[in-house]
Amino acid sequence: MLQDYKPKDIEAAVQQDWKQRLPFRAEDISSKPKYYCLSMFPYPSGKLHMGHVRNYTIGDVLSRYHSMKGCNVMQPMGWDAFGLPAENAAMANNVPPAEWTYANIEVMRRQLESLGLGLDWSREVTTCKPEYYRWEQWLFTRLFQKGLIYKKTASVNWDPVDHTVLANEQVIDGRGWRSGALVEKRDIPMYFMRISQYAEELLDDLELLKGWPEQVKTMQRNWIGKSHGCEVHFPYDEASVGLAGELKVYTTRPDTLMGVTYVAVAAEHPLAVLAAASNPELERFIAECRRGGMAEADMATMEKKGMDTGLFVAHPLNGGLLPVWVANYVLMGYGEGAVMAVPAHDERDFSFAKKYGLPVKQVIERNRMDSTSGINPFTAEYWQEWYGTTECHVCVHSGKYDGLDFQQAFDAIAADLQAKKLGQKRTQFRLRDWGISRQRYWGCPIPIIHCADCGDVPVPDEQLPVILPEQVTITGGGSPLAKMPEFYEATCPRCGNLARRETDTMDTFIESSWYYARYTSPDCLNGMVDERAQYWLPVDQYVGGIEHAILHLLYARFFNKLMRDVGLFGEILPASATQEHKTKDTEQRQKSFSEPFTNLLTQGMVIAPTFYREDAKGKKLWINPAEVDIETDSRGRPVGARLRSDGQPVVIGGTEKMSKSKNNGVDPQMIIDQYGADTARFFIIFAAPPEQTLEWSDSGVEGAFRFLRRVWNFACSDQVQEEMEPSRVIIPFASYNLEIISEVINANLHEDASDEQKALYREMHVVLKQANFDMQRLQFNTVASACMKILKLLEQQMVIESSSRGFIIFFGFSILLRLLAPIAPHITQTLWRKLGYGEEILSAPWPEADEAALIQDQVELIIQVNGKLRGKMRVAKDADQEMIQRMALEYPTVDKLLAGRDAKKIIVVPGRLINVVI
RNA sequence: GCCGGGAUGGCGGAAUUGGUAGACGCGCCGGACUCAAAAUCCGGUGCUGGAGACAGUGUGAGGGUUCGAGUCCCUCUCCCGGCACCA
Repeated sequence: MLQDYKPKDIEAAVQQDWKQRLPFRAEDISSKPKYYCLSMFPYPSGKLHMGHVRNYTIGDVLSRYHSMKGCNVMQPMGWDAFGLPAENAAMANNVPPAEWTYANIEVMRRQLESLGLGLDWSREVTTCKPEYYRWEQWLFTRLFQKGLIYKKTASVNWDPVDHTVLANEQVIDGRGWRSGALVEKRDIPMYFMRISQYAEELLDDLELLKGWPEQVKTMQRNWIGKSHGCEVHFPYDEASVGLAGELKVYTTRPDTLMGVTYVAVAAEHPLAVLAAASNPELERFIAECRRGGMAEADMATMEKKGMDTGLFVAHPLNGGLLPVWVANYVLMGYGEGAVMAVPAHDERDFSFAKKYGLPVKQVIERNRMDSTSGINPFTAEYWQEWYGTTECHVCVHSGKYDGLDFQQAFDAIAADLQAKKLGQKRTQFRLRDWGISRQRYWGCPIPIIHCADCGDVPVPDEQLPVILPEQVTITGGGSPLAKMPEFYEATCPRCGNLARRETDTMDTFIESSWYYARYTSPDCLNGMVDERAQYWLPVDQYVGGIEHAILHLLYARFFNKLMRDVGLFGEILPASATQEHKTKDTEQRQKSFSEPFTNLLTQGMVIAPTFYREDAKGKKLWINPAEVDIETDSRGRPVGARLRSDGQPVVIGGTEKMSKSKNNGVDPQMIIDQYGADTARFFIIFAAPPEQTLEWSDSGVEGAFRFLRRVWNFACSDQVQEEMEPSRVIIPFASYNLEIISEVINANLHEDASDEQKALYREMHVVLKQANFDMQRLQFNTVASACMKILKLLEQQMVIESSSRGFIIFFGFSILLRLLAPIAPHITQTLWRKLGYGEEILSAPWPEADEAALIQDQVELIIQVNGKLRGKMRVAKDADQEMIQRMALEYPTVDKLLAGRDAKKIIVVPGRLINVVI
């Protein structure tokens, strides 16, 4: 009797069963190979969004697939619970951040459970709990003692009205998001991690990451930005500066040193400050440079401005005087806070020089090897690409360096600088040390006590954790910790005098930099991790959004190395250890614990259109796409949009990643409620390959549901039930022995099956083989369509009468269920049991294509004339080339096109095509 | 601005190494079932011309390499992500 497909009922039942039997508990000891599959943990913002559904479904597909492949799988989940949104919510709703966060976690955990993810909840971590963050405080003190954390001043965005530090995100068009006040840069003391000390290793070890996408490695390489250049010292002109000294710059183009016409310094540079003391106009300009935010994107796009300081420095090689300018695009925190300017060969310097009438001096010319030389000779009128190249050029107007190419000039000038003690070659990284202090409340307290006598003293182990008080009121005017004597009053651990506890918290990137390790030993009370980390690490498969390609992934790689170097993964010799001290074991350990993530899948963003209206003040009010009707032209292109509730137009914004701030998120709960988790999972997998950006549209969700219902109806139909009945007895399915099953089926097919039936059976294995290939290359959308194809093939088998049909359906449907199981686990588990294949589909073996069924004796060849398709023919698989050529030439269409002429050339691609060139 | 990616029917996408462009699904059109509708099932569906066989054309734009290009090379346009305090 046909039963309706009721996802709600079957999903609840299956999830209840999992809750009791806990099939997703990972074993810390196992004879099976381990497979640690990790999806990036969510920030508990309130509800799951489509990006989460996509991320976690992909991770779950991989986990279940590997379970069926016989692995001991661990798939944990937790909460990246510290962060800015909790403070914003606290202000908006008058709830303490902790309360808001824990409430969100409860909601989101339930949502994750309803998705049917195979998670090991016994390993759950919540980063805002002291039992988690105490270990990053512990690591902080170790790194502080090793000198890997140090203090220096750095600029932040300061809101002069709210008296608070703003995140870059909170600065909109140079103004504070709440106060609307013009933001200023302000220098404050902060702690920094010496990631630059690991720059070389972070760069080199990218080579070890064979399982990472090339694009991510490229981005990291460029971010680290190793460059070879020269340090150049320009002696102060004592007449104008009034004191002796040197202006230091770094350049990657020492070959153009003879073309320097001025130097530019940052507003905070000592020379700028010196000059401003006696120049009010310059002082005003420097103050202007201090306005605005810190974001690099704004720096790079803003108008370049500068002002002459009236000071001079001397050229290190010819002694000529060069004016010193203050420029808003030179930043004190980057490099030396000063640059040498070569307007003729640097595009930015060129436009700056044109703007302020500074001289442009050409010092390189294209040489004769350059095929484009002779065209576009140098002129200071407008910029041309070749001015900036390092290839195919020679020095000119450079005295003794004339005629040298890039490398020769580089070496010669570096040598001369060195001889004069005014510079030398230097390798530099773009990567800057990581400022980790945040003037915020909702984060991990920095475990430092400031003592008037002893300085900055790390909190001793026995006083850890420094607990963040959870009952607070957030006002938006600075951290509440700084107003809580019960928090900041402390005694110095060294001298016992009254001292002040640090009230800054850590960057929330810290929590996400080591959580993958904590999952291995979530309940460890006496350390960050214990020996279980050595079993589970590194993570075999990491899955997360491409937006984390640089920062999060780089910080996590860095932390892994820090943890390795404080001995958390057992005794590991440093990379510098001499060969005789290295045994195979230590070398292996060095390698396996240097990188945290063996394979990385960077999931594409789920994006959606944005809609907004502006209020009287010009502030944008974002409207959810679900509340908007889009008007399209006859070709389906959007021409306008209206808010459904009032029928009035709204502005169509960009298509961006789903976010709370732009209110363009689509709530997956609606789909789960209406169609079930299996449909939601199947659809998001089917919609696009994992790595591709997914522009959300819910048309098609219903198609996913229809397919699952067809699977259900097929299995439950009387005809199929009857057909499968005898096979259950005859085929020794419980043994899952492919050879036996395939032998039984192939023998039956030989006996009485029609060609059509054989073709359908063969086709099923062709589809399965492709699906397995796609599974390995993580292209799950085509695995989903393979499931659809196999169902169709089985449906077609059902209309063919034969004695083999029962076997084919019984075996074929088991293939379909197993292939579909990682994507739609509830329906497949239910049917697996219902049809008597076994208890647990997760422990069934992964289906492999039957090679014997794939063999065919004829192949179809494509016939082309001049590369254009003109026909097809079937030939024996082992037909020889000559015969194929003859057949092609006799083919009517080809014969007609030849019109009696001879073919110029015939190309035969065996098994594929034949191309006749006329 | 810099770094990384993307663009294929009305829509989401497929095409493993250069070898049949558009698999699979959505939508749409036609048919079956039904008093009717929904649901379901069957068939069709890139565009242009043609009753049709078929022909031409077609993978963001322009150029190139090749017997053959969605795929490789060059130039450009638009879109997306990141840019160090959103996570």
